[in-house]
Amino acid sequence: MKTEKPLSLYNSLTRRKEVFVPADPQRVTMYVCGPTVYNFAHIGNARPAVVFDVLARLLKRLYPHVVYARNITDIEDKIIAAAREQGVEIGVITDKYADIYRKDMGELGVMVPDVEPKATDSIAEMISMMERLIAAGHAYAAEGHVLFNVPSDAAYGVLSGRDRDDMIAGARVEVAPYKKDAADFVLWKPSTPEQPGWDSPWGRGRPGWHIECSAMIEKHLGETIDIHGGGIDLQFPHHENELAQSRCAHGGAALARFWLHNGFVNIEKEKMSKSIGNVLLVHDLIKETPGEAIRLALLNGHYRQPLDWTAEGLTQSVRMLDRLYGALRGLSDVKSEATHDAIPAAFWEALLDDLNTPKALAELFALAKAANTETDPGTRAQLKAALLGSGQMLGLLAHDAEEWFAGAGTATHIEAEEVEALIAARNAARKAKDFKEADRIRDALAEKGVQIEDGPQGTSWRVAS
RNA sequence: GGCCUCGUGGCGGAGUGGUUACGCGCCGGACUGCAAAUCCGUUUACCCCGGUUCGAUUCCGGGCGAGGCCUCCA
Repeated sequence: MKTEKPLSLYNSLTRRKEVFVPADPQRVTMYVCGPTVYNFAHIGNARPAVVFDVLARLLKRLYPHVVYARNITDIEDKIIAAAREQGVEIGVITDKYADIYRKDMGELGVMVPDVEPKATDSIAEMISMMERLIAAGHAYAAEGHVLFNVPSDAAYGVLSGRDRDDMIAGARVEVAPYKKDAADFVLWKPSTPEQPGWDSPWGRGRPGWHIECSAMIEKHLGETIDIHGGGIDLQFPHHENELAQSRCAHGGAALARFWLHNGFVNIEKEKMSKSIGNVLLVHDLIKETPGEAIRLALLNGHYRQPLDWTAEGLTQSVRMLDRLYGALRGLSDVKSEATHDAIPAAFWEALLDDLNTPKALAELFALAKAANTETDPGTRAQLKAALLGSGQMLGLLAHDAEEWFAGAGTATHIEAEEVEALIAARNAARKAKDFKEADRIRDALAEKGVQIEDGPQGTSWRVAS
């Protein structure tokens, strides 16, 4: 890397940007809250997957050993409801949607995390943690439930910056009678015979939401991890509760040193919600748009800012990729592989500055411009290596340029051989100065959605968009 | 009501106490048989009102506006 700048990240816990130094540079740990698998992932679910994928790529450049865990929540009441509706076991639902999630995120260029723990594989660890919490006086059993006693934790509220009284004043849900304190939350709840459940010291039941992440982090990563990520909507109550449980179970050891939260995705200026009916599923988007363009649209804004998803924005992203791939196509005569050493300092510094992907993209465009004007073969080879290397850090530009322009990832299907034949016929006509015929063929190609580009090295083509 | 974000040019979106962000779009020019791509150039910015300052889009205060969270999962 051509920079001495350290990685700084905005830590939600301290509400400021801090230089990131891992507790153990030989083993950097990151955990991100993954999907609850009862339905297709929407674009809001895709944002953290993409954002933390970029962070994971960066961390892996900086440190020799990074363990990135992203969980699968496969026991939850919505899953139970979906399974009952369809008359199947919850595993049928969760396996199906976990597979779809992996495939859809793969389309967005999201790498598979190093560990992908499932909640149902960690029930024993959850029970162990609850027993420790009870023994330490931070949790109690009541009517088949296990509850975390919020007043027992003086530090509760550090992450979301709210105190217990505020929360109770704002509570809009009736307090269950078995709670010792209105702020207490459920770690374990009883299951009816029809509901899925596991035997526990408190009877047959199932975990509450927050305990799973605490248990999986402890099991796979350790007591204190370097980075915990997720959507801003999870900051409270989910992360606050997770943090409290883990700290209390670990004698005060912090759960995570850095907490990172990505902003929300709105749809055409409106909140995405089922009632508005504007929930955009990744599964549907990738049917008509290259996943790479969706990824770019998500990275075109800073991860902490709210992102307004629009059809026009997605179109712009496709155009941006046209430009980048256009530069790569222009470099098709030079042989270069993605090289991280070739990446300019400004690009690294953008990413190192709290993952400033918009700035990093600007540097990518600077490389594209340089590539379009440079004539020196050695420099062009360097530029190509830099373009591919930078793209790789962002999870972009992994396609072959010709593939991109041939419509990779779009619904359009073009017969390349037919196109080539027509181009040859047109060029013959051009050579004969029969421009009328040449234009007729070009129009015919345009009908098929093919755009012609005459260059010094011959004629190339692309799927028109 | 409490806590917290944000308000940049036609659009998306960085950043900064005084210097071109970048991309998309538009317009003009070069190139081209004509286009497309590419290159060159132009174009429109920092919500409002105070304050600090030699100077604020950038810092502080107030206002207006948009959004998020406020517990057992919508």
